[in-house]
Amino acid sequence: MPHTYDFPRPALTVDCVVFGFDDGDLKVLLIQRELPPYRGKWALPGGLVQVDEPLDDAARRELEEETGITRLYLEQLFTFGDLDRDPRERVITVAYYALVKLSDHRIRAASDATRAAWFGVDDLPRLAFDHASIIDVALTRLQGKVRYQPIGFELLAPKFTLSQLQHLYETILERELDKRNFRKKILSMGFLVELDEIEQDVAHRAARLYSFNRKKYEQLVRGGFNFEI
Amino acid sequence: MPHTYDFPRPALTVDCVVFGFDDGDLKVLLIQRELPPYRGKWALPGGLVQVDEPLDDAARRELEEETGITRLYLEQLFTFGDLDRDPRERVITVAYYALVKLSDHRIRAASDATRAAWFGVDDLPRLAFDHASIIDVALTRLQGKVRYQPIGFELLAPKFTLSQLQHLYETILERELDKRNFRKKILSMGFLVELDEIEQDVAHRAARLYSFNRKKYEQLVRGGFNFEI
DNA sequence: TTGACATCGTGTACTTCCGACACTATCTTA
DNA sequence: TAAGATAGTGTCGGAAGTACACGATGTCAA
Repeated sequence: MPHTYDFPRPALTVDCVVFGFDDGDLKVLLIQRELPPYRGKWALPGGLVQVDEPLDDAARRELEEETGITRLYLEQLFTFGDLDRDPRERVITVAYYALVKLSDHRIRAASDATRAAWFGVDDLPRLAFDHASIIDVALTRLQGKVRYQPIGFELLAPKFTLSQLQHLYETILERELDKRNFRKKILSMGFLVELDEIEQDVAHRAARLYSFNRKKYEQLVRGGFNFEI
Repeated sequence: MPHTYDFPRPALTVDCVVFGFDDGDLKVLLIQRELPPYRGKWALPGGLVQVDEPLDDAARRELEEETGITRLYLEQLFTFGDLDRDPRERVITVAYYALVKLSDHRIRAASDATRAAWFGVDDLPRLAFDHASIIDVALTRLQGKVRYQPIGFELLAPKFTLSQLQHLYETILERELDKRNFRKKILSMGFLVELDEIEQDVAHRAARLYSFNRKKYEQLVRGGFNFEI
């Protein structure tokens, strides 16, 4: 059924930059395009916003359709509207980003045989559209955000060692941190719970496991504290 | 000339939150609507994005058409897309914000007799659409941003006293600052230029004037410095 | 069994930054 | 010339940040 307007309208889409952390690498979730343009190229999951659908519902829906990932915390990143970012016509895209634990979110082959896969942020293939620059913006936002919010926890399993947490921070911030100072700082914040468990199956002295006390953290955020690492 | 699509498309607009500082008050630029809906109500300047027009050009164009303000630095704020934010149909708006010196930007009666005026942020009228919450988001962003970028300078005349600068920070941050500590901190950053001039026509001891060395500041930003007040 | 290897886990001293705090100087106006 | 208004200046104590090294604990292979 056609729809007619007095003036031409740009198309409106959403795209999602989903970060995961695994094995010491920060990864991004991509799908392989089945249709032109950029057929066969890798791209961010996303698609058209329906006219009666909230923007973040659209992002969530496209993500589930294309990758099977559900129940994640999406945050709006930026709206990209360059004139030639899509060769077919004018397309504005509202980009979202999210942090997930890789282990929690096994990606699924999408219904229409679209492939989805994780790529290390330093090892991305050629991307469709302007998606490479969308990922750049998302990475910069992540680096900024990690300084005043403990978002690292979104990326780790429920139980983790302090070394894993430190390694995550080092990966995102792209610099090394001092082990003693990192522990001093992070423990003094008081939202880590020391568990009575240690890691298993490692070929060296096992480290103590910790978990994240979200309630305690949210209290601190409300009081306005500084998470600068 | 009508334009037809296979699926209905939301309308896409831009809206601008322009902050000015004057007389100790932080102000926002509003226009009075000439047409329904919300006829006669105050609203943010903004309007439809043309299909062959970049988003920020659209923001700049609407701002000039409706208020006469040109040549300002606009930054994208957030994209608002609630289903019912416009009673007529689905409208997505990309909001921008800007900081200007009130003295530099005399607003002009727009061509179609739309009225434009500055309102103190604590003294806003009833606003059309969801524009009150857009301003809320912009204020929060401004408060966050002022902590790590010396944006205050965009809001002051080229020559200013340290007291004026401090007052601006106090207004944005909504708290008082210690005079000696503020001066110590801001001068130690090294991008203020002490001028050989003092203010004129004041009924008390005249204060020294300063100006802002933008080149020096940009060097510091590139080196990654901390502007926390 | 024992030695090599890998990672864990811990404390101190120095420096820098932050925050609290009060008085004299200068100019205008009545 | 006195009263009123704002400008301009320094110190000290505490908190937080930074640099830095070694013994403890576990695995594994010879």
